[in-house]
Amino acid sequence: MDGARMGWELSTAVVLFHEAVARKLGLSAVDHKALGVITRSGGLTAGALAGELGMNASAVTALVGRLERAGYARRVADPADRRRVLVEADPGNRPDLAGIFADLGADMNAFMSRYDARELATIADYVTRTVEVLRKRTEALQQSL
Amino acid sequence: MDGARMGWELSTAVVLFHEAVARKLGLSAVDHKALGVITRSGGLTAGALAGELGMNASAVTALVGRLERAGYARRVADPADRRRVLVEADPGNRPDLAGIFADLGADMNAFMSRYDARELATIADYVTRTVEVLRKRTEALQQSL
DNA sequence: TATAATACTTCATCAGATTGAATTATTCAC
DNA sequence: GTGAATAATTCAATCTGATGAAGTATTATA
Repeated sequence: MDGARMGWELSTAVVLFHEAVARKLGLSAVDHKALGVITRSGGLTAGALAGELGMNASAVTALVGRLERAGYARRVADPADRRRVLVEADPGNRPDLAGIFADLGADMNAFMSRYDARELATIADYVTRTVEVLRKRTEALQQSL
Repeated sequence: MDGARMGWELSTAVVLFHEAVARKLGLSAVDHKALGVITRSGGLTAGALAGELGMNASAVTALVGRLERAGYARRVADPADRRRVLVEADPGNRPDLAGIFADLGADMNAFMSRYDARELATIADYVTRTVEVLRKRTEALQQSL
């Protein structure tokens, strides 16, 4: 299997998994994606979230409302600028989400534990660089709209 | 960076890239995902596609119509059973799609070419197993709805 | 051959999310 | 301090895609 095909398979598998998780959590794919962005950022303003997702402010207000009502995120007033609202992930009271990733983590560990340190370093390097490339390409696509 | 965190970053990057591509192509994320499934399968019936995507038949009719009109897929009568419609990817007349993946491929090659055979084998093994796990977990999630 | 089952499509309807304009609260610039 | 700019929200209108029932064509069964 060549590299491109491999990447394609991985991408499709990730996307389908992502959507299955969303459905299980009772979220749309967009909302789940937004939750991913929020979690990764460790908290960001509503406006920044709008920028990341490419949607306008009122759509984000609605989106954050849905996530908040479902218990996946919360709004926190920004102490530095009180016009701003910080959106943070709120994983505390959602054992279902934790459960899904515990299952996935167990499966991943089952084969990851068989790699030696050298192999793990190679994998880490590959993943890190792949993420870099994907981010760069994503940004390029967004620019060119 | 631990394995779980790495996987999480990769997943988010893939999903955001996937959506950016969709937007660039003028497709919704769902339609783009469907196109991925169609391409990966190498052609499948409308019914099978409905099964893969978890939507009903009429939704798939509409979806395939959109992809067909946009030039990304085509319907082919199944010679074995003329009730059936085979849906195939139609990449021929869509240079935009090819262009995006050419750019991505170039970036990927830039660092992939620096791995030796042993490292490439490790990476291939990792990706293959990760895809297996993701597919298994996706199916498990779909079952448990 | 008549009947039932399958595969897809069509159509009307519905639910959901997105948009844009107007509104409120806060901060910045002069 | 006043006016302009910024950040988020609310609301009405709209758009998109999904659903379910009915319809058409084809194949399987008896």
